[in-house]
Formats: sequence, structure tokens, C-alpha cells
Amino acid sequence: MGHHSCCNQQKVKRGLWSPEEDEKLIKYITTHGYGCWSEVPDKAGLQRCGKSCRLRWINYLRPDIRRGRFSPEEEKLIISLHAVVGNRWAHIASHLPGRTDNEIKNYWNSWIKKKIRKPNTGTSTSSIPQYSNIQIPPTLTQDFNSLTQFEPLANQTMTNSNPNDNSSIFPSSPIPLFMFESECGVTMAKDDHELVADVGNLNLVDIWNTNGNQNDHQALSPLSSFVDHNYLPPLVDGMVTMGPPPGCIGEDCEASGSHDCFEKNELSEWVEAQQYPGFYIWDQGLQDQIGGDDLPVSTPPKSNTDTSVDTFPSSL
DNA sequence: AACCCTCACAACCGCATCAAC
DNA sequence: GGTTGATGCGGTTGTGAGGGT
Repeated sequence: MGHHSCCNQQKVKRGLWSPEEDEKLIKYITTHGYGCWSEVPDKAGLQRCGKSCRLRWINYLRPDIRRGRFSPEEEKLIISLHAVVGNRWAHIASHLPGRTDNEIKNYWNSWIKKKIRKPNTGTSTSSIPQYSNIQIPPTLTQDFNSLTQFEPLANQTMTNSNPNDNSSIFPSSPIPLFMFESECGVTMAKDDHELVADVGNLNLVDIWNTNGNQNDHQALSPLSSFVDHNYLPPLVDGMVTMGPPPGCIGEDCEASGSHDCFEKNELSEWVEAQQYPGFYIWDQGLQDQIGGDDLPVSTPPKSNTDTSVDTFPSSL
């Protein structure tokens, strides 16, 4: 393994960060900002490469980092986004404020991947989304060129690219559904900034109805996404209720008797019923097999760096 | 107690992209 | 247009903790 050009300097330290190094980096960045990362090590008095400093800051020292277990809503969001964008962790992370791509990637690789399977594929845990059966309504084929930025869709077989062929218009055309909502507080559906931009004029949005009524869930066609009548605020900018309210963590939710805090297999059941091949199915059997609902809890960092978070200047 | 195994997560590496020259 | 350096991203590895034998 080689080193980066920025790391070719002598005396570049590697490995876990010490609390002292964290302190130096925090002190420098809070005072001066990071500006050019390649200059940060020298100016901060660190024997690290700029890249390492950047990574440490972004993935750990940043004041807005959110730690702790992923909420069920976050988990669902990760799964649904992954079904749409694949391993674009930074993209996924942009939808989960306070979470880093690295954290999500680790979480996916260590946990979610074990619990999901693709519909009609047994217990496969492939992390690669497949959309081979996805069909796009012909009325929406006008802007397929814009799909080139949307890789999973762009790579799919556009089985209905003939604008005169109406055979696969709603509701039979499977397409990645992209949202759900529960009274636990998640409100997400339309991403004005990224997803919609990715697919051009396609309004790849759907809403899983808000009142927890299963009938309402079923009443909504996932392809109502193409009808711009279900607008929700932009995912990131407007998302103020990401994650469950205090005490509402899946089955541990104290208020579970008073509202419809979702079950983990709710999405899977619905998706499976709809036979949408672009979705992952929550494998309840696998989940039971590997430990049920005991989601992993993010533990404090090993390298003593927990103090760095606690001591981060509150003025930021 | 010692060893082995598994797991989570921090960190590194290589590559792609972009901007400046 | 080519080169170079900085940055961002995804894949992968290394490390340490914890559990099992």
C-alpha cells in the first residue's frame, strides 16, 4: 500500500488519534477554520497528513456529529435510500443529519446487510440494488437523459422506453418507492435538492400516509410519486423531526400503546405484497436468528476521544 | 487464565473529480 | 489541453473489546 502525496512527509503519524491530537485539531479548527487541509497539520502542530485531519474532523470531532444507536426510522431511511442510490454513502448520509458516511457505511456492513434480503431471492444479502424489472411510465420517459446521474435507474433496463407503449403505466410498474412515515416523527419524502435533481423532472417521491392507518398505506399507489400531489417539505432543509421522539425506539417506545410506532417488518410486508423488486425486504427470520431487535449501540470511541466530544467548545 | 473468534468502528488507501496554473 | 495538487468518496483493513471455549 502506498501513501498519498500529502502523506509522504516524514514523521507522519498514523493510527488512532490521541486525545492530545484531537485537542490540537479542535483548537486549531475552532480558532482558524480548516481552510486548506494540507496546511492544517503544520499549523495545528500535528504530525498527521491533512487527509487524516480532515477525516478525523469530519467523522468524529465535528460538533454536529450525532452518536448513539440508529433509530428505526434512520434504519428504514438508510435501507430505502440504499435501494435507490446504492453504496453512495455520502449521499445517504446527507439525508441523516449528524450521521457520517463512514458511520452509515459501517452500520450497513455490520448490521443491516445481515438483516435484509431481496424479495424473491431467498435469503440473499447482496448489498447491490437491482432494478432490472423497473419500468418507467412512458409519460416520464421524456427526460431519461437526466437519469444518467442517477445510477441505479440509469443502469436499469428501461423496459418501457417506447413512449407509445402504455402497457406498464401505474400501478403495475414497479419503481423504487422512497418514503415512509410514522408517528414517531419522521417526515421525509421529497428531496428537492438531490434525488429529484438526480432524476431530472421526475418527481420520485411517494408518501406513506401519515396516520398509521394500514388501509391508507395500501390505498396509496407507490407510483403516486409521479403525481405531484403529495408534496412534503424537502428532506434535509425541512426535516426537523428526524428520528423518534425521546423514548420512542421501536418496541422500546414507551408510547407504543398510544400511537402507531412502526414494526420493523412493516415495510417489508407491504413491499413484498406489492412485489417491488427494487426493495430490500426486512428479513424477520434472519433478524430473529441473529439477535432480534438488539440493534447495535454505537460505543464511545476507543482512542480516548470521547473526551474530545464532551469538551468541544459549546460556543460553536 | 489463556486462547480463539467475532464484531464494531476508526482509520487508511486508491481512485475520481475539480480547480488552479 | 495538460499537469499538478487538494479534496471527496467508497472500499478495505487494522485494532481493540467482549464473549465463548
